[in-house]
Amino acid sequence: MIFLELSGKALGMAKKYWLMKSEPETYSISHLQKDKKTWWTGVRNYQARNFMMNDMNVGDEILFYHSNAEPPGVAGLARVSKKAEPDATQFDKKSEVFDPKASKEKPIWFCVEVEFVAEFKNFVSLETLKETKSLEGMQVLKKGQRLSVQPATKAEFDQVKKLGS
DNA sequence: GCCAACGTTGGC
DNA sequence: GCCAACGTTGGC
Repeated sequence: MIFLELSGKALGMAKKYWLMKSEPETYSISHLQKDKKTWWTGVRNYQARNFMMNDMNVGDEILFYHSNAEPPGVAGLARVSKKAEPDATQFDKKSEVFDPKASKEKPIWFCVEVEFVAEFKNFVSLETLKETKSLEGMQVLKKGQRLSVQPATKAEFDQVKKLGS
């Protein structure tokens, strides 16, 4: 078992980088700091789900983005702490994101668990992201980009981290 | 499989 | 609150 895990790493499951959006009124970086970790439930978009389900591994690093906020921007850092599992809210009739088409036998929605890493000393606003030349390729800056889970490059992650620290 | 209608996202 | 952009739904 240990050998298999090690070989998984040796086979190059390279760490990946992500940007995840949350509306701070619903769940902010402060909430995550308080909770230490949380299951990223409620995503009901297949592309975003697929990133979580297929591509995210424990240890991947996350830019925690506040959307629909004043101002919008990256508020801090998080990390994937558990691989994707079925999103429990899809089975919960009382949940706003309940999905009648999902069953425990055939779940539709998956989410990863993320853990708090840091709140930025300097909030990196969307405006700042736009003004930073080396970040011009960032997905979140593209017009009409609504995906709540987006891949980022290591260079983008490092740059935003530097701006925020 | 097309596409119009509708709902949602999210910056402004 | 507006509205552009996008995803989903459902009639055909």
